[in-house]
Amino acid sequence: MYRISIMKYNEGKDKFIQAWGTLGSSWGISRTMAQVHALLLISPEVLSAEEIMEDLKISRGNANMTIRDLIDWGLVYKELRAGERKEFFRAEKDIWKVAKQIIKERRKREIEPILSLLEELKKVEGNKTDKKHKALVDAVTNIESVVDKADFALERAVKLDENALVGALFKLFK
Amino acid sequence: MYRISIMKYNEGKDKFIQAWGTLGSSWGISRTMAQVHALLLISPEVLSAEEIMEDLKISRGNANMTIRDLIDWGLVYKELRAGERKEFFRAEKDIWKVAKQIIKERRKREIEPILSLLEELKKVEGNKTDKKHKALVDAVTNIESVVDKADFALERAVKLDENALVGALFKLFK
DNA sequence: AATAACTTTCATTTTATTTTGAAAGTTTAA
DNA sequence: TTAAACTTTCAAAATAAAATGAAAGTTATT
Repeated sequence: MYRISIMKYNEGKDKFIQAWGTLGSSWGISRTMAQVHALLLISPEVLSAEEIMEDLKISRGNANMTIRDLIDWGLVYKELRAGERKEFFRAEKDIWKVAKQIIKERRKREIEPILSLLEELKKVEGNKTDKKHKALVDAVTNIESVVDKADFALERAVKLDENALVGALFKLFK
Repeated sequence: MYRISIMKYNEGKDKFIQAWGTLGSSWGISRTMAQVHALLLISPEVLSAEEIMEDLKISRGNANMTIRDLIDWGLVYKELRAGERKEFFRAEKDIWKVAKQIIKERRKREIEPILSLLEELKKVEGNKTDKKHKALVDAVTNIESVVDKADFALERAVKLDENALVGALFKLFK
């Protein structure tokens, strides 16, 4: 006899938060940040810091800092309600926008500093006929070229809307 | 009076290893893995585990595991020399290939499991008119569509060579 | 200006990730 | 088959990253 197991809402919710946390932490946003984002993503209504703390069982301090980070990354918005002191939070629900925001932030935080360091490194002093020196300069030059191109592609990609990009990629890859 | 400070080879080498380590750890390969890779990248000659340990001041065990991981990721090759017991290592120096390998591995390790989980989550049981239930299914459906498209793009991108991709992207983005 | 309703900070604790290195394992050669 | 030359393992230690929560800070209300 077969037993068909269908997930209940609560189980689905937990798995979703867990999965989004895992995905997030491997793609550059911290686990808790991604979990808070996940919770907000599946909330039909805005949530207060209090509610987030309770739901995810995290401390006040952690909730506060995480929410602040999410706002910095442009993934969550603060919302005020007339006549209430409390702040409420809402996630950006357009996943393409979320992806673009993350790319944008990581580009700024990670790629830009690397590019300027590489620029420095190309100027390293040394004997042009020394193999080691040449290998260093070659590696740097190479990396810079690839990073530059990737950076260029990402920069443009975030300026396109999803359908335009997908359409273009589809044609591109036949 | 101005002082122009030009980096010496050793300083450049250290900064490069450090930078590659930082970049690596934020893009999915561990810090030490990236540092060993960096060292090999700028080595004109193959290196033994012994030499890597000494140069980076890491333990034998760490060196061994890290090198093994790099080989698993397809970023480093083992090389044997006739008449020598010792193993030597050589990095993949084509950075575009390196990037492709990393994308390929991460796709396999991270995206594939997420896609199958999302597929599961769409089946979550519940009242179709319940707002929460609907929000969960909507979020999952949305994410799946974006992840699917990104996955498609990455899958194809790693099959193209660098020039083809760059050329295509260049046209694409005018 | 005192209180209440919240938000933010940060020293400490907890948890997770990396690294170490001694011991065990393996391979080659005499 | 023994020893030397190497490689691999893994429990324990070190380090790094994230979370806690009480206290301090802020803002609105009476």
